[in-house]
Order: sequence, then structure tokens, then C-alpha cells
Amino acid sequence: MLPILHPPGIDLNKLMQIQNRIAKNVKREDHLKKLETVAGCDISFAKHNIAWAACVVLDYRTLDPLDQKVEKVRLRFPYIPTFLAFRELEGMLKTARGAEADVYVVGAHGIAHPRRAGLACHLGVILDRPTFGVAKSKLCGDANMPPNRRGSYTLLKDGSETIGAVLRTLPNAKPVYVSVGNKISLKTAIKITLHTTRKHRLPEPIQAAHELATHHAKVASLDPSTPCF
DNA sequence: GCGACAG
DNA sequence: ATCTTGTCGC
Repeated sequence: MLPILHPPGIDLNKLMQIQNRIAKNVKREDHLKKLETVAGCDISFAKHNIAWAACVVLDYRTLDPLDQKVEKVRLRFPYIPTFLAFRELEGMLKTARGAEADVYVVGAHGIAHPRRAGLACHLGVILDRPTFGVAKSKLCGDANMPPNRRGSYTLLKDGSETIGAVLRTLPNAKPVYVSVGNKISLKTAIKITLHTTRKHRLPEPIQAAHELATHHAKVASLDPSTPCF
């Protein structure tokens, strides 16, 4: 199934070694100097292998927008479960590098990954900044369903190891999966997720980045000759 | 062998 | 991820 999708020359064993190296450098404790700004990172697809990456910076207290970056990116790697970073990290870095923030929220998993090296970990280790992931569905691990109340959560475990939390950001909505990316604790990641979540199931930083990226992807697909800037 | 599988 | 309107329910 998967092998036919792999372009020849891509050695997953080599990529797994890279993931292991990233995982070794992940810090699961808080290293935040302050918490005044939060960034959200996301990528939306236009057509073929063209996509748009977006990073939006919000004021932590008010959630007012402070800054935003958008970049057109070419995806050179296919989507293969557990190897998402090799498809999306490059584009995500282009926008995140230019947007300063105290913490970055990524629409993907952090250490809630078979080798503890989700996209949020790659971004956090490369930038050497606090990051964490908020995903809409599970990649690995086991957890009970949290009670149907905003703010309730259960721990996502892989054997005896805690790799994340299944968090209810809104009542009557499927919970989200929160996990450490780098330089932050799960406890703080959960706190930030709840603080930045308002009318949507996903936290505002990710929601805003997604809308911005999707808007550009749509405009680009309607008129390829439009520079968009 | 079978099921699971971020975006 | 993306293609897509209405519809059921609180």
C-alpha cells in the first residue's frame, strides 16, 4: 500500500533516524521566558503540490492579531503517516522564522508520535523555541474519552508513557489532541490551548493561520496569474 | 496476518 | 488535506 506512493530514493529508515535525533532534543519542561504572544502555524493545499503556509501571531491576553506571514510553498514529499514533517516542515519554517512569538501552536502532533517526533517537535527543535501540537485526530496511543465538558481531559498514553492529552475545548464537539513540541510542559500546553480557544474547536492561533492559508490557496487556484502580494 | 494511520 | 448544502440538535 504505502510503498507504491513512495518516490524512489526515499529511505524511510534514514528518515526515522532523523526523527530519533529530533526526539532526543525535545525538552518536555517549560522554558518560556514570558507569555505575551502566541503564534499559530498551518498549511493549506491549493492544487497538485502547491500549498500556502501561514503563521499568525496573536496577543496572548486579548487574542488580537499582531502579525502574520504567508508563503507559497512547493511540497516535494508525499503524505505518509508518521512522516508529515518531511512534507510540511520546510514551508512552516518559512513563515514561523519571520514571526516572533513566545510560543507556537501547530496543527499537528508533537510527541504524540510513534517515535516522539511529530511536526510540532521538528519545528520546536529547529527553532529552539517553545512549541506544541493540537491535532484533530489521533496518530498513536490510547486514552479514555474525556467527559463532555469544556476543559475536561484525559491523558494519552503509549504504554506507561504519557504522550499527550485528549482535551475537550468545546462541549458537544470531538476533543482535540494536545502534545508537547519542545520547551513546554503538557500542563502549560493544555492551559494555553484552553485560554486561546473561543468559538471554534481549535485554538484561535491555529484557526486564524488556517483561514489565512486557505484564503490564499483559494485565490491562487482561481487565478494562477495573480501574485497575491 | 490484521488493523491503524497527524495533514 | 480537499471536494461540498443542507440539516439535525442544543
